Formats: sequence, structure tokens, C-alpha cells
Amino acid sequence: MTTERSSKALKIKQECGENMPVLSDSELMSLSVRELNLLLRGLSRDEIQKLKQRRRTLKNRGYAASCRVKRVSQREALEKQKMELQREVERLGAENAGMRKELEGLGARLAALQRFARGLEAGGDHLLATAPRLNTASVITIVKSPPQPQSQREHEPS
Amino acid sequence: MTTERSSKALKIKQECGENMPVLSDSELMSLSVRELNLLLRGLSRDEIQKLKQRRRTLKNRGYAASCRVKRVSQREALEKQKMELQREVERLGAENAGMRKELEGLGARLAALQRFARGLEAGGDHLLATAPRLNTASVITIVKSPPQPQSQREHEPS
DNA sequence: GTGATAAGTTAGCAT
DNA sequence: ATGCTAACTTATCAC
Repeated sequence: MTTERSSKALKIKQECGENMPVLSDSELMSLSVRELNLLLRGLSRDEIQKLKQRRRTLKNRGYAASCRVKRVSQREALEKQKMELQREVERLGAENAGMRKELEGLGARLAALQRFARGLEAGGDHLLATAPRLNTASVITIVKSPPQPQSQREHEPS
Repeated sequence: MTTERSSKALKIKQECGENMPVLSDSELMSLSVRELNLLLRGLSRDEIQKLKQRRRTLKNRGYAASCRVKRVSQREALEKQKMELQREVERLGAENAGMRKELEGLGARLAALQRFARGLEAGGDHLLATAPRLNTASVITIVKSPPQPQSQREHEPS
């Protein structure tokens, strides 16, 4: 109250023909100090002080606005990063579960093969005759493997 | 300006012996409406209005403060959640790498065993000596199939 | 002087 | 009436 400030959130229109002492808000805000001083030649100290204070206030209004904008965009960025991390966790979790399943499968196959090999070691008479009888639930597949440089892994089962 | 408000960030002391019309700020703020009305019996409409407005302003000050506190704690919570997710991603990544390594190892063992088995099929002379040298590009896989209800085919224990 | 930010004030919405 | 929040103002700080 009792202030003659120009824009108070609602009173933005401001008739330009009457209560405009010297400069508009936007002019006053954007002028450099030197430019401003040139335009302030013939004014009283008091008028100059008031104008400079108004300039400062207008600028502060802008600072406050950008401060709010910054705050909001930082929060949004944070939320976005959180979402991305959540997606990443989900992806890794799925990949993890898949590999766990693969490991399980490979383990089973390995165990089967090891039983098979042990059977051969023990009663090594007929290689192909006795072996397949170990487990009717087994299947033999032939798969191409990637080229291995040199190291021949030994067959030691345990 | 032109306001006689009581506490403006620095002027909190406020001599209690002089410019205290009826109530202190904290009293005015915490009283219920009914209690307030009882204390406002013998005052002019104008005084009452002013007092109620001061009360409102004081409360608003508190609301603004809690609003800021809330904003800060929400941001902190968000940052904390982000950290936790980052840790989770790291953990899952490590677990993932470990399993990948395990898979690699199991694959190698499986390949070796399969070369071994394949060697047996081809030249069944020396079981352990000649087998691994055969063909590194093919692999035999044994896969378990769903349980067959009829007979328990076990390998005869030698 | 300029820019940023915490705290206080005001306007306006929702209950 | 109460509580909350966006925008604004003021006080301060750092440069």
C-alpha cells in the first residue's frame, strides 16, 4: 500500500500517456549505467536516487524469476535422472535374471555331461552302446563354437 | 516502506515497554479465533481489522517458512533416492559382470567336455588322451527334456 | 554495480 | 479461516 510501484502482478498495462516520469520499466532495466547517467542530466539528486532504486528493484525482480526457473529446472533434471536410473536398474535386473537362467541351464548341461563322462570312465567297455542309455531325457546337439586361439582347456570335470 | 511492521529480519528485539498495542506477535499468532475475539472486546473496528490482518501476515510468514523447508527436504529426498539408485546400478552391474565371467567359465568347461565326448565317438581308443584334440569348432550339447513319467532310466551303477 | 538467494510479503487458489 | 505456493520485495552476500 501507499506505493506507486508500476507493476504489481496485475497492474501491468500502465497507461503510457500519464504517469510515466522519465523512462519505462524495460528501458530503465536494460540501459547501461553510463547510458542512464546521460539521460539523467537535468534531474534532482532525489529523482536520480529514486530512479536508480527502481532500476535495482526491476533487476531484482528478474533475478528472482531466473532463480525460480533455475530451481524448477534443477528439480526436473533430478527427476529425469532418477527415472533413467530406475530404467537402468530394471534393465540390469532383467539381464541379470536372464543370465541366472542361462547359468542354471549350463550348469544342468554340465552336470549331465559329467555324469556321462564318469559313466564312461567307470565301465569303459562300449562307448556308444552304454552311454546313451544313461538318460533317455538327454539330447545331443552340434553347435559351432567361436575360434579359440590356442589354449585347449583340459577336460577335468570337477 | 511506510509500514510500521514489527520484525523485519533485523529488527527483532523490539522494546516491549512501548510500542506494543495489545498482543505480542507470538501470542497473536497462536491464539484461536475465539480466544482472540474475547481479548478484542473493547477495541474499535479499525483496530480489530488491523490486528486480524497482522495475525494473518504472521501466519503467512510461518507458511512461507514451512513451504521452503518442504521444498528443501523434497529436493534432498530426491537426491538421496538418486544416490541409492546409483548404488543399485553399480551393484547390479558388478553382479552382472560376475555372472558373465561365470558363464564364460562354464561355457569353456562345457566345450572341453564336449570335445572330450566327441573324441570318444570318433576314435574310441584312449579315452582321455586323444579325445580333446579332435575338432575345436564343434560342440556337443546335452539338454535335459521334461520329465518322463513312465520309467526311471538310470545308468546302472557300476 | 551485478547477480544470486534466503526470508518476508502479497495475491490467489483450494479446502 | 486456514494452509499453500507463485511472484514480488527486501536484505545480504560474493564477486
